[in-house]
Amino acid sequence: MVVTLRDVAEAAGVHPGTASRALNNPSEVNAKTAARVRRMAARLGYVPNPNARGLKTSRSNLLGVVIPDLTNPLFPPIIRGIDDTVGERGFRAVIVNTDTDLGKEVEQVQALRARQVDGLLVCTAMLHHPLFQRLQEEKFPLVYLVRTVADSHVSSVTGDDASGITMIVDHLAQLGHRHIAHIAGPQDNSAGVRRLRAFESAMSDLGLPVREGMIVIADKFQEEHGAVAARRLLDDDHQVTAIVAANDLLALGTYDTLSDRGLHCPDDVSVTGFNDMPFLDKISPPLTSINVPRYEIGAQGATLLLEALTAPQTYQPRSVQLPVQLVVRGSTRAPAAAIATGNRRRHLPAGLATSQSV
Amino acid sequence: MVVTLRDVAEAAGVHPGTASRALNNPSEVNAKTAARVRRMAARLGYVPNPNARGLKTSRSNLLGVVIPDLTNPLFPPIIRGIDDTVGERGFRAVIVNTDTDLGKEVEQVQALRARQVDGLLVCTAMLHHPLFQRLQEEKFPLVYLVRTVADSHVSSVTGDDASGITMIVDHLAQLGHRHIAHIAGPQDNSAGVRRLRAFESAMSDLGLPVREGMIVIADKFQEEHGAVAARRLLDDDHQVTAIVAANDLLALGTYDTLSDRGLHCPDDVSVTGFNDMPFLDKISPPLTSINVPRYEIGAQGATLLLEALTAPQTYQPRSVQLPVQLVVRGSTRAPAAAIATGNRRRHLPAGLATSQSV
DNA sequence: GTGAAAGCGCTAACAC
DNA sequence: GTGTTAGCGCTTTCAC
Repeated sequence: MVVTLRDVAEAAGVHPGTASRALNNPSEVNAKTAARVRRMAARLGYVPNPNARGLKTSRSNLLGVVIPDLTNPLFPPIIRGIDDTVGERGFRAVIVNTDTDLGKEVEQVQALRARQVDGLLVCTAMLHHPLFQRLQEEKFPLVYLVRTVADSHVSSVTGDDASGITMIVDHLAQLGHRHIAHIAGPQDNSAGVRRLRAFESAMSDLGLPVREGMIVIADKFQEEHGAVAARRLLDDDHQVTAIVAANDLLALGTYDTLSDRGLHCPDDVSVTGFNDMPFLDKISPPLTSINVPRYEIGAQGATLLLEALTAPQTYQPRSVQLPVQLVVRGSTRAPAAAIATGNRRRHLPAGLATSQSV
Repeated sequence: MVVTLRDVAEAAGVHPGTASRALNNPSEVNAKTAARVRRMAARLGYVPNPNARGLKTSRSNLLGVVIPDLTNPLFPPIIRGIDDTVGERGFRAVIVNTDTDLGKEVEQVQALRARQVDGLLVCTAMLHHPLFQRLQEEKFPLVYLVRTVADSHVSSVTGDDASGITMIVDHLAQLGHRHIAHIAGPQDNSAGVRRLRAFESAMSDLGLPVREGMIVIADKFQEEHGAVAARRLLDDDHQVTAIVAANDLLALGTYDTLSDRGLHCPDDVSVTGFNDMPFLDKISPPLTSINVPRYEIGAQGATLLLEALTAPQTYQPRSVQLPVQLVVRGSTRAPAAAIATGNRRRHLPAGLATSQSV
């Protein structure tokens, strides 16, 4: 039904073994025969069967991509970066969603390994992560994306969380904010931790006080949890004039809480996000955020993994932190007090800043 | 290194062939031995090797998913629907992006077939589509999602475009709009065509006039093209009070044009979208749209394809149109004229409705 | 109901 | 440089 290597070999008048070499390691074969075989292969439209090859070589030219949830807008660009990069080199990415469920993760990774994936790109890393730690120990090719693990003997590609937060804090300070709070992400992963640490450093570098209660840790990087954290923050009033959320969804949750309380962003409180999700420029108010080069993270992570696979002798694991960019939009503004001294304060009509839902 | 069927057979004291049957066709095997084999398999953590199985059966348990671009928020939920559905049955989805480039599409589909994918879920269908038409003729298992082809001898799962548009038009008419325009999508695919036809029917059913120029066809389902179309619409003024865009992105483009012209939505013009993308509730004004059950489209499409694969004798191709839902938000309101007769007209301060970028 | 044997398409020693 | 051989892990006739 389909043309096999054997057919090519017959057509070229050689043994299948030779045909295989001609196609894969032409240097081990007489140039003329090699050429003949390749010509025949082309003419017959021969396409190697990856199943058979994989069965023999226990390699599949398949890479597994482990993400929490494809519908989180953070991931599609990363995956495009991966796909475009590996596609050129004959590899294919296979995506699995774990929904941040450890059991599911084990199951999915197992399924990927059953498929003989040659390596894994992991976006679900927690600081301590038994599953992937075990894989690392087995020397299974692995690259962490977006988040990394405590151990540094493995490659990772992330955005530069620290400078991102520093840029944000500097930006707010420059606007005149002094009472800046942080809604931190969960501290079981590198992004949450790094951003929190960077916040503390940046504040201290500027000589700004961070009083007890001005840092609240959200349970998850999700809107609802941002809303909860913001409530806690506002409950013990710290004259907060700006809130640095550890990611965009937490910031959106903060919006919700603000409008519940009749407060307006940015008039009463400035808010910032992190990641620069799509459509942030269209929401109300448009969210100031940190753009992380998601496509690039995918592309570079894929490149690293391919290097690990194709040149294992020379491969050196490394942690890449890609530069990020501050994107100033309408959610940050000088604090009311500062405005009073210089500018005039404009007030939005009530309700307009509200993040409406259906 | 990894536990194989042979190991299981040994542990259970049976022949590998028997073990295979015990696992795949338990009915052909003594209940007790079957149970024993299964117990051993579980204990040893046996995972079948799909490569080997595929080599024998010339099936890969891999399904190809052809989409234009993963970063379009329309697709991730569809893919989750597919993935969750096929994952339970031992299949895996492999995604390829075509960027609506026919050359790329051919290439990618070829690569998928080289990988022995058992079937294809296609989200890039155009009314006339030589590539997939050829596959259909070859009886290659194929299901169209979101869009379908002219030929009806193949399965497809789409949202109910016609009722969606009808609901929108009815909603606007009920608000008092009479001069309703349509920014149609490209007419090379079923979604664009069906929505346009439905618009015409709905208007005519209500006895509302559709004058020349009140329907503009956008070149692509993209924001910029929506903006262009909206400009053309407004250029020859038709006293339009409402614009039905064929999808959400076209509606967002319409927002852009309106604010460029100093017009406000919904005060001056109501705008509607289609698809109900994420975050539509957060933009300003929140966009009235049609929610299409994207996860379900993926899930049902996958189910159909699996049926085609596993029960080809009884499989009947069918076109499924899933019910959609009108989601009313802030972008639709009674027209100024209508309001004047009853309500008071509120005017937003200039610039607030503007879709700001960076 | 179960064992034996063959083979899916390919690659990688190993001979020659 | 090329042919031979064996076998990756599994399924599936065919005997018994």
